[in-house]
Amino acid sequence: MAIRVPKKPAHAYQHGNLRHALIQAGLRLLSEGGVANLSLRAAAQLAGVSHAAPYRHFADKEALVAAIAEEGFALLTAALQASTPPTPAAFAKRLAEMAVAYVNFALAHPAYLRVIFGGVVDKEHAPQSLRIAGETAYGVLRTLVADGVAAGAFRAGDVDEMALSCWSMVHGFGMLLSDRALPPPLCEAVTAEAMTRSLVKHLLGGIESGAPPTKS
Amino acid sequence: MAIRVPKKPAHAYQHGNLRHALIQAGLRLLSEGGVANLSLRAAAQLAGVSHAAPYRHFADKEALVAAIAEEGFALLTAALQASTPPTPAAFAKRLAEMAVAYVNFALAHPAYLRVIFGGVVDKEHAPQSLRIAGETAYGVLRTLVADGVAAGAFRAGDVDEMALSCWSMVHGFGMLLSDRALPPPLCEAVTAEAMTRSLVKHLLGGIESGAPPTKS
DNA sequence: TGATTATGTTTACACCGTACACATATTATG
DNA sequence: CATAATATGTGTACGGTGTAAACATAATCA
Repeated sequence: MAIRVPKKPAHAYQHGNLRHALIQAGLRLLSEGGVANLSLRAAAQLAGVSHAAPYRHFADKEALVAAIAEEGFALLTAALQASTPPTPAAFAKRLAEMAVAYVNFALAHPAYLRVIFGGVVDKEHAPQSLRIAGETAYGVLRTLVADGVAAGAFRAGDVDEMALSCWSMVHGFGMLLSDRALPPPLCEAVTAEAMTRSLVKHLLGGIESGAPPTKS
Repeated sequence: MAIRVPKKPAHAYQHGNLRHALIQAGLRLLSEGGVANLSLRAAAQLAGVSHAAPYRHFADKEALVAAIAEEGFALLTAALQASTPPTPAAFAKRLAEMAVAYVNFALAHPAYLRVIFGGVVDKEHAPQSLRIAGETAYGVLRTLVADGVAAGAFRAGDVDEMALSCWSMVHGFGMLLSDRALPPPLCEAVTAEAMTRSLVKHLLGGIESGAPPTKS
């Protein structure tokens, strides 16, 4: 099949969507050897083209990285969205599940995390699509928090402040985990999921004395 | 002076502590052009030596980066320690001040942050001194939390869980800030310090409905 | 003083990002 | 259909990078 598809701009005419092949190759390099292992030339070789071919699809290396990061954001968004069980549960539980999903994503795809948040791509000068992808991922959490506030499950207040509290905490924990930068008493004392639930519990109930005891 | 100091092992005999000069040069490169701008050869040139000279002091590039990261940890530790005012204040306030100090450090020294937490150095196989430096920085916060728990200011519970909650949140916020990865409604709506205080307030008082209203 | 060690230089190699000129396949246009 | 324009890929080239090996020299030690 597909012998006669000259009208499809999605996969180009010679190689057959080299752009996508380069993103895939970049991902593989990234997963295998970390950020240091990602190079345009190696990606080109994996895709079976010359080392200069990528420049027909990406302005420079950073553009490739940005494309990979964008894909990573999409995956993260999907993971966060899938975390909410079909039967709508209590908001506190939904928040915990979403946090676990974030941390699990960080552990399952450390290469994506590095590319997205590792400072490889200059988010200020990056293509707008990447920024939008990031905002979309954040929007999933923000919506949950906003709904929780509207439903009275979360305290009234600035939604973005609350959402950012949760985002920062889970993001920080995920980064520390994927960097293996956790201080030793926490390294493997418990599973990442259990620790994530503890963190969320502390954020929900507060750590200051006088706050009501956490339920579960 | 210092014509006759053949007994000091701290600064070597030919160049005069090239190791330190290389760290300084690396820092400058890092501050000026980000991680991508840091190279052994450029550092050697800044130090006025040949491009192979660094290998007498660092096994490879990662060793230089690790040394820089270690210095960064020391600076961070000092900043955190200095955040506690000489007159011991309430634990909640001290925690907030420490969080602000962390975020200010992230904003003032983004290059250090990148090197320490940006995945440039493989913390698993890094020299032990780097790990100790990291644990020392974390220990400053942990001590504060432990003291707060002992004094009854913070809720009784696992100290490390609580400390990690705060560390993760502040670390995540600092990383997002220094990456300029904050979602747009938060980008510059308020100052980083004000937002940091809000985050800490949420962690202290909890965001779940039913928690007591935050005091301030 | 002579040997050893610490430190730095030179040379060399493979790899990298990227620019440029060129070739070719597709598409558009007369 | 013929041909021009465009999209895509190749080859070559240049400077920069990490790092290894051989060599040179300065400091220290026996």
